[in-house]
Amino acid sequence: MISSLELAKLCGVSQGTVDRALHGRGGISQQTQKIILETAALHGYRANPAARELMTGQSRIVAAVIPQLNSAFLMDLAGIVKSVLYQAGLHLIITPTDTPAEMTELITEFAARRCRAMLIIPHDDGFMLPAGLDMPAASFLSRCKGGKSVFLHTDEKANGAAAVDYFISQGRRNIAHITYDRPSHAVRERAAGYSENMRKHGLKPQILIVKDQSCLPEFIKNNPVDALFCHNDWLALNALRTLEQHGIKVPQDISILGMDNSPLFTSLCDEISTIQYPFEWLAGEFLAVVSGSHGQTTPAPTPNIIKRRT
Amino acid sequence: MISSLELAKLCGVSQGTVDRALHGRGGISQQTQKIILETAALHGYRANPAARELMTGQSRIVAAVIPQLNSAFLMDLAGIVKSVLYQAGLHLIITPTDTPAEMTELITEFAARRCRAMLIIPHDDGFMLPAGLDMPAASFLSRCKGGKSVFLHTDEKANGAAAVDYFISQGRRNIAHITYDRPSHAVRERAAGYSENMRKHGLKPQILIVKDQSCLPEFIKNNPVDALFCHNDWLALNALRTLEQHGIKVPQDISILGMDNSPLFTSLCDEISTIQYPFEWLAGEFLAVVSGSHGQTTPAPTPNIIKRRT
DNA sequence: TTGTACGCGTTATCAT
DNA sequence: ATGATAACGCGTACAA
Repeated sequence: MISSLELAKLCGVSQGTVDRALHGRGGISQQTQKIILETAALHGYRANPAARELMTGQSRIVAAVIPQLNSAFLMDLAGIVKSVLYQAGLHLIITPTDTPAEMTELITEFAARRCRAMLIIPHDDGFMLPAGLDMPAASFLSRCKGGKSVFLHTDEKANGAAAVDYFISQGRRNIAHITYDRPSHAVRERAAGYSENMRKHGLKPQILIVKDQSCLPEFIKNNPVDALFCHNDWLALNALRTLEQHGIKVPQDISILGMDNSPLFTSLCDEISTIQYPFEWLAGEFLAVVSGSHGQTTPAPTPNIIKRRT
Repeated sequence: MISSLELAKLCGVSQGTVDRALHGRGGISQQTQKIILETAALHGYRANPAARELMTGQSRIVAAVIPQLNSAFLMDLAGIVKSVLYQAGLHLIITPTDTPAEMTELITEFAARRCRAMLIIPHDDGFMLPAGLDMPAASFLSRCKGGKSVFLHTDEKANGAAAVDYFISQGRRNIAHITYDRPSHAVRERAAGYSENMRKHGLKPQILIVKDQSCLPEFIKNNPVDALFCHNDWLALNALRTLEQHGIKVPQDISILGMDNSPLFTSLCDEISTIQYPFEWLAGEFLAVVSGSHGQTTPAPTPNIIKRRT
C-alpha cells in the first residue's frame, strides 16, 4: 500500500495536487486528475485512515469491548449494533476479553487511540471504568462504576413483570424464575420485576439460581411448578431438555418462557415462547449516544412476547 | 487524553525528555523522571498507538473479518485466536460483515490502516481477496480466490472418514451425513472424506442437504439409517430434537455425531458425541502466519472424537 | 492550475 | 542530562 507522497512522485506532481484529484474539489486540470486517479487505482492506493484520524482528530471507529464471545445474545446484539453504525458511516470493532483487567487494559488502549466512541459490556455491575475517557461511552446490561458513561438498558422490571402476566393469562400460577447469581442490572431487575408482580398477584416468587450443574429436577420435585420464566433462551432450552428427559411435557405440564429471541436457539424448537429483546431500539439508542446524546432519546419499547405453542 | 507534547509542557521539559522518562532508557535525572511519570499518571497519559504505528510502521493490531456473528463455532474460534494473539502481545479486533462486498470494503480499510495481519473467514470459496494486501493474511474454512493468503485448515477428509470409522466401530452401518449446500472447503472435503470412507467399507453414502426447513423426518422415512454424522454441533442438536419429537431414541435407535465440540451446544445434552475441532492448533498456526511463516508449521492433529452416551 | 508549509502525536537521532 | 529536529501519512491553508 503506497502513501500519498509516493503516489505524487509516481505522477510527478505534489501531494497537494494528489489530494485535490482524490477529493475531486476542483482547481485541477482534467488531464492531471485523470492520470492521478488512474495511477491510484493501478496501485490500489487508499488513504490511511489512521493518519487521517491523527490529522483531523475525528475517527470513524467505535470500539466494543465485551467479556466473552460464546454468548448468542451478545452476538446478536453486536451484529445489530454493527449494522446500525455501519449505515451511519461508522465501523464497529469488537474485542473479547477474558478478565476485567484485560477489559480495562483494552478500553485504555482504544481510548488512547481516540476512537469515536466506546461500547462496554461489563461482566457485572462491579466493573470500574478507567478514568479520563473523553469520548462517548455506553454500557449495556450492567452499569459501570466510576468514570462517566451512559447506561443503556430496557425496563427490565417490566420484562420480569410481563412474564408473570403472560403466564397468568395462560392460566398458570405456579411460576418459577430461573436465573443467574450475578450482580448485574439485567439479572437483578428482571428478577425483581418478576418477584414484585408475583406478590402483587398474591403468588409466591420461586427463584432457582443455576450454578454449575442443573439442579432443576430436584427443584421441580420440591416445588410444584407449571411455568418457568428463564433469564434467556439458552437457559430456556436447557430447561426444556431437562424436563423432556424427565418425561415432563412442555408446554402441557410446564410452560416455558425464555428471553432474547435468539435465532440460534428459538429456531431449534417451537415449545418455548420468548420475550423479544429490543435489539434495534438499543442499537438506535447507542447511535444517539455516539452522536452526542447523553441519555435515552426514545422510551424503551414495552415487552413483546413471541408466543409459540401454548 | 493529553498528548506527549502537552505532558512535556506541563512538566516544563521537552518532548524528548518525556520520551526518555516514559521509556526509562536512561540519560535522565531521577528528579525529572519522577516528576514526568507522576504527571503522566495524574493525567492518565498514554501514548497514542495510532501515532506510534504511523511512526514505526509496526502495528499490534490483527484484524479478523468474519461473515456473521451468530455462529457458536466462529465465536469459539475467535476467542481462542484472540487469547493466543494476546499472549504474543497482539490485539485481535473482530468485525462482522453482512455481505461479501462489505467484507471486501473492510479488508481494504484495514489494509490501508497497515494492520499487522489479517484473518479472513470467507462465506465460501468464491470470495475474491482484494489485491495489494502486503501484510500476512490467512483464511479459515474456505479458500480465498486471488491475492495471496495462507489457507489454514485441518484435514477435513480425515474428519469425515473418522466419523465413519467411529460409527462402524459402534456397530452402525447405515450412516448418513447431514450438511450444507455451500461451496466451502470444509463442507465439501468433510463430505468427501465421509463418502470415500463409506465406499471403502462397501457402504452407500447418504447425504442430506439441509436447506430452509428440516427435511430430516422424510429423509429418515425413506432411508433407514442408524447413524447421523452432522457437519456441526448445531445441526446435531437440531437432528437430536427432531428425532426425539418423532419418538426415535438417541442414541439407541439412531446415533448422532456432531463436530466442533461447541460448549454452547454440547453442554446441553450428552446424547450426541462430537469431533473436537482443533481450535488451539489452528490458532497456533495463525500465529505462525502472523509471525511470517508462509504455510503450515505443525501437522494437523488427527481427529479427536469426544464420546458421550453410546 | 499547482506547489509549499504546517500540524496531528509518536519515536529516533543528532546536537548541546 | 536535555533540547531541537526530522519523519511517518494525511489534510488544509496559503502562496505562486
